[in-house]
Amino acid sequence: MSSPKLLLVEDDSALSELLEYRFENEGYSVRATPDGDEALVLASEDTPDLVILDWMIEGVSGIEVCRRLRREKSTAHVPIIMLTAREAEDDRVRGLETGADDYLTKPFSPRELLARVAAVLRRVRPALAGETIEVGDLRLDPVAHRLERRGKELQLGPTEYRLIKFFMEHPRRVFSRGQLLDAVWGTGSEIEERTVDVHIRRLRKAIAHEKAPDPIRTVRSAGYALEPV
Amino acid sequence: MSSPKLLLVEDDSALSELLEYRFENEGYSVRATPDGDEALVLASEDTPDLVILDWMIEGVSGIEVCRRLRREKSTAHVPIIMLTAREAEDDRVRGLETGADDYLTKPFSPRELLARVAAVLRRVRPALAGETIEVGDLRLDPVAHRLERRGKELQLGPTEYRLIKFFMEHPRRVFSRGQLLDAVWGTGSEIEERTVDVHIRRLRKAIAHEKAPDPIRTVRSAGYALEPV
DNA sequence: TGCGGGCTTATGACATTTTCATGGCAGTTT
DNA sequence: AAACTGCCATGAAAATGTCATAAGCCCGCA
Repeated sequence: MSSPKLLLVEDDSALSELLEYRFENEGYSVRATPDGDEALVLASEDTPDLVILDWMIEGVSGIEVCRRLRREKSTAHVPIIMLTAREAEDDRVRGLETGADDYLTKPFSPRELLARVAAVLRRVRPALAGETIEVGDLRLDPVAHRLERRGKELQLGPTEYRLIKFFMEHPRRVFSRGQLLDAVWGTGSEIEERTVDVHIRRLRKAIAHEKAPDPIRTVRSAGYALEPV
Repeated sequence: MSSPKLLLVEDDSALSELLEYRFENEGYSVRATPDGDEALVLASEDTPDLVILDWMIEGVSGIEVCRRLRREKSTAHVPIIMLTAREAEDDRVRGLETGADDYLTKPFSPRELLARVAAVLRRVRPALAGETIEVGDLRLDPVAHRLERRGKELQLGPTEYRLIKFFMEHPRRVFSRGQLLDAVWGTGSEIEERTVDVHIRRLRKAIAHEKAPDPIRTVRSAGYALEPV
């Protein structure tokens, strides 16, 4: 499924519930907690696609949560939108320095937050925001769950789909089999690394096109990468 | 044409009349009252599609109206747009927390409110904002509650109708069984996900047409989508 | 330059597991 | 009574994870 996973850290329960409701209505998958420590646990258990973080929360402070998220390898690149009180100019600055991607000052309308979230996701991972991505002659429409090459639709299984989607989100970059397992199969999957080879083969077969070259590059003793065209 | 039902709660009679006039001109069906208690009665008698609520009204306060609307089952999901005075930052916060969907600060132009209303309705119930929807060779008339394919009317049950309507409001898009349950059966319904399959089958059967292909696409391990033609 | 060994990847086959379509059925609602 | 709903059992189809084996690549050495 293509619903982006949000982690909402907000200790005002009324606001939290409202936002949870709104976001789920918009097709996001939301987990919420008022507690900083718990947020860190949740984030490490199942890496969210984006974190919405209230600055003033119980337990660990917002800034500390932010910092720790950045420190953990699995969450280091997860975008963070922080919510601040109007006066706390100071926090805002520190927040951005600490690595928040955007901030919103209370009070804000849910629609405003929705827009920011969509914008950040679009910037960081276009496919999550429902935008089609193109890499070389491949075009992927995440909303329709379709992949086509030179106008012709390709037929692939679920795993191959997730795999090519991941590659298309990070073109040219080489991923080890371990990284691919984490990203595509999910962290902690106990699967033979060699199995990745098999799926790469299946993917290659699925996207093979009469004259077009194979866009998947094998990097010996390192992994695989997707090359444009 | 379908006319969305608005409930306007505003005690400035000049403004109220102006808005009523404008909205009716735009094809909405409007009921207005300056009084909070009466608003609640009206809302429960005939559930509106959207409520426009002034924060500073006589009788029960705006925030209380908002809260009670949310508490009543029949009005719990009706979107609310609230109108606030410029300075009342505080109210705004509480309003959003209480469950308003959007707010507008006085003074505002009627056109601005019209735009917000249209946007909210489009988000919540696309069919309300529109006339008939066409997707491929299917044509749905939400007012008449009818679906036809290639000119021939189709006969379907209530659930199948809601299902195809939802699909037609979002053509091509893949929905997971969970999303379909939320959208068609209502959030929180405790229904077996596999039951969706059954209704998909019934829907397919109902819209089957001699030579026309099946417009419902099964996306393995993801869900279903409606494809034009 | 040519060759062979050692290591890495590609491929085809296969047993298992998932996932889906379908028909039937009993309980409700209209 | 007729229509509708939700769920289960069943069978079929698709997808998945592993192996064994073939093929390819890199490197040192003659």
